[in-house]
Amino acid sequence: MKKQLTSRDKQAMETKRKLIQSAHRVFLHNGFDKTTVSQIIKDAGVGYGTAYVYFKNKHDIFVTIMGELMEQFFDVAKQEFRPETAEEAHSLIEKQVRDYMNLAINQRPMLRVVKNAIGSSEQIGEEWENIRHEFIQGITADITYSQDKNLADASFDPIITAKSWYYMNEMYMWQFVESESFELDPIVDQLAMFYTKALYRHDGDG
Amino acid sequence: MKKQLTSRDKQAMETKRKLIQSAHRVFLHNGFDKTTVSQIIKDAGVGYGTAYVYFKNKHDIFVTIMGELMEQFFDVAKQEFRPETAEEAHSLIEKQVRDYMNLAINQRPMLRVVKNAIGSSEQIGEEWENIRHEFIQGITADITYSQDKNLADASFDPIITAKSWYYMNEMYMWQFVESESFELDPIVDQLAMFYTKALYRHDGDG
DNA sequence: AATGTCAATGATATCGTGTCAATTAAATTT
DNA sequence: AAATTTAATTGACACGATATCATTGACATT
Repeated sequence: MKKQLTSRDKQAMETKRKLIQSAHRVFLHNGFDKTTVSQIIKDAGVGYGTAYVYFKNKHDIFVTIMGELMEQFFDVAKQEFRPETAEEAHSLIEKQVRDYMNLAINQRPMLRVVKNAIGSSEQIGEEWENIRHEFIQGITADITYSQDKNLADASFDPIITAKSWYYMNEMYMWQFVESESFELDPIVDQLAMFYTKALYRHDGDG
Repeated sequence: MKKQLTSRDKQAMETKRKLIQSAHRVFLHNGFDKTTVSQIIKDAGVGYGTAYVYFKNKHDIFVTIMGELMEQFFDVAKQEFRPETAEEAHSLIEKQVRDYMNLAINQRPMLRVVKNAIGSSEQIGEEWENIRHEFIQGITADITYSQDKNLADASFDPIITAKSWYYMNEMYMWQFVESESFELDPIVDQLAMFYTKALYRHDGDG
């Protein structure tokens, strides 16, 4: 039972760290498809075979790098949602949409690589599916909560509706990632309005 | 000014036709990534270089094959929308959603290849963007029409709303393409309800 | 019949991947 | 501290795929 880090262990950790750091840099610079293992190991200053000691292949390297990004998305997905009124629900929903979009805008360069990578790799596609699943699950719970409190129309199926809502958000998110020329505020506003107008009860209506 | 098809011209057309037909078969069987030019030319019974006489590369071959599929989507996108009441709007919308999803289900094998290809190729991604654009433009016109007729809430921005609505449809479409285990009817029903409940005026409300 | 044209070809150069036997240095044992 | 074991590192290599291009030969034109 060894707990001590031998200098060999440190060396290995250091090598892996260098690879990850270089991979991050190279992926960001070249995108997923155009990045080669040779570029990464050259940047890291290690031998070609070394990359395959620590990672199964290029996809595996990228999935490792995606981890940090996923954490940030999960944080947004886990936001608490306990409104007492439809108006309160509306503002919480708007906040979550805004947070999601802002995260995407902040992480734009990496998300561009992710977009490129999702189509190219089963494994990376699955990782993204996890983010989706997390959001959809959260939204489903929120809808159920709102229906139980009689804030939302009970004729909506929570899962189907959660997916619909999440999907339109994700697609807009990709739009923000791809182009810098879209204005955030009106879109957040319209998205939240669309959703709450469909789902939530309105006293006066309008 | 030659109009006559020489036997050489016929030969060339025949060769191209064989390549397209074989490419269709091979892509369908192997997916986009796993298909190689060698497989296609072998199936077509022509020499390797011949593929590059008629097409720039593998992507170019695939784009050619996508054409037929795109036609069918454009037909659905161009459906007429002239409702006089909110109820009529609802049923027209439901019909278009159903047609879109049914087309996807009928074209499932090819759409699976398309999905795989979109991520791998700039060019193919752009082709798909054309389909999107066509639908979004049609929906935008429909929303404007409904707002002018005072059937739909005028506070919705037609373009933003059209995108939102199209995006959720497309994402569900991919879900139908990927998995055979989803039921069409409840999803079509819920999607149409979501959309019309948000956008259209309801007398009694529910 | 002679000449020109062009579809067809496959050998070739190039590039990227993943493997593995050999190397080297650290850790452990004697 | 010498010998032995262990494991991190390496780059040459085999493989597979792409795109090109000089050559070929069948067909068209004169």
